[in-house]
Amino acid sequence: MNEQDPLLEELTQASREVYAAVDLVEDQIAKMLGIHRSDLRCLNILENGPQSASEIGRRANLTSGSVTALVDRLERVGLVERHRSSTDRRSVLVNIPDRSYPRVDALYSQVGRAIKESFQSADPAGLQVATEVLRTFAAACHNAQNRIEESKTPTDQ
Amino acid sequence: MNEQDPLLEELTQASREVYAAVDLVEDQIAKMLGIHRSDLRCLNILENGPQSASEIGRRANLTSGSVTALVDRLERVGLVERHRSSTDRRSVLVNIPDRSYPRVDALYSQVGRAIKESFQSADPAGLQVATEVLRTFAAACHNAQNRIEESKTPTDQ
DNA sequence: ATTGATCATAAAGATTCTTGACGGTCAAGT
DNA sequence: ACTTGACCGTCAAGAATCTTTATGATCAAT
Repeated sequence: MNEQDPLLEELTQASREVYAAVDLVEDQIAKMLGIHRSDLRCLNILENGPQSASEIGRRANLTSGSVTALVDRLERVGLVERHRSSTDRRSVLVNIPDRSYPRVDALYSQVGRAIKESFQSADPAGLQVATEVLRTFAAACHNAQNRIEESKTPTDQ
Repeated sequence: MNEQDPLLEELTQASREVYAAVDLVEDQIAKMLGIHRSDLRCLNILENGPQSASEIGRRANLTSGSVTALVDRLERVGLVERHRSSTDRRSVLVNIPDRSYPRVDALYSQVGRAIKESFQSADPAGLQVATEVLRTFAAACHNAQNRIEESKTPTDQ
């Protein structure tokens, strides 16, 4: 497993650095917002549009009980709203009201600014390449996540 | 704030996707190892060599009490070792013993494999570019983290 | 109308994190 | 040598989150 292309090894090493760095930044952002890590994850999910509580749980890897408490917290600080679904009266749709977006974006913009600065020396072509690399990387993460989910040899001690 | 270069906006958008994806993968990996998220963060930190408990706390954003409990957990499952420092008898050095590395690497290798697959179509030059992009990205995250740390306008509600 | 599944919620128990207090150790100054 | 102040790691108590389990409401299918 270590007789690999050294360039690929460099790449995986770099990806490890990304994991660690992202982990810490997200932690910091959550603290800035005064919310929990899972809450921030939920907000990230809701950026793609309103979601039902059960869907949030599926995507965030949380049980239904946790989601209820989580939405309670976010609702309490006014970051999200709860609405009953019109098509399924069991379901609850959670969304980020327009007035809350500035609060969320303000934090990510801090990181966004650092990103822009780091890449500002790149020419347009370089920016497009970087964007594509990051998208490919994110897709690979999702890929790996699904694979791990399936293999499910829990703990495996 | 939205009158930006559209290419830069694309980049920040892609980075948001990376945050979300990494967050979920790390969560999954931690669950696979049967450890907590913070424990995995600690392991990531210890990959750079043995660290004192206080240093772990600083880097992981944890209080000293949390670090004690955290190292207890990791030690209990045999992933790390505690040794007293020879230069400062107050200090405790924590390290990953050689025999534990396979356990940690095995999990990241799952992700690593997905990464390699996603980028395997790239030529050598492309791989180097991707590696550099990821490293720049990680650096930008650290950068942003430090900046947020300083600005410290907590919660800011 | 009935059955079984799904949805969101609530309560109880387990686990983690923070806070504050403690004893041991170090370094600097007297 | 001794004292002072700071740092280090640990411990115990309290707050907060997550999971599990149980419950009522709603849906879809028979």
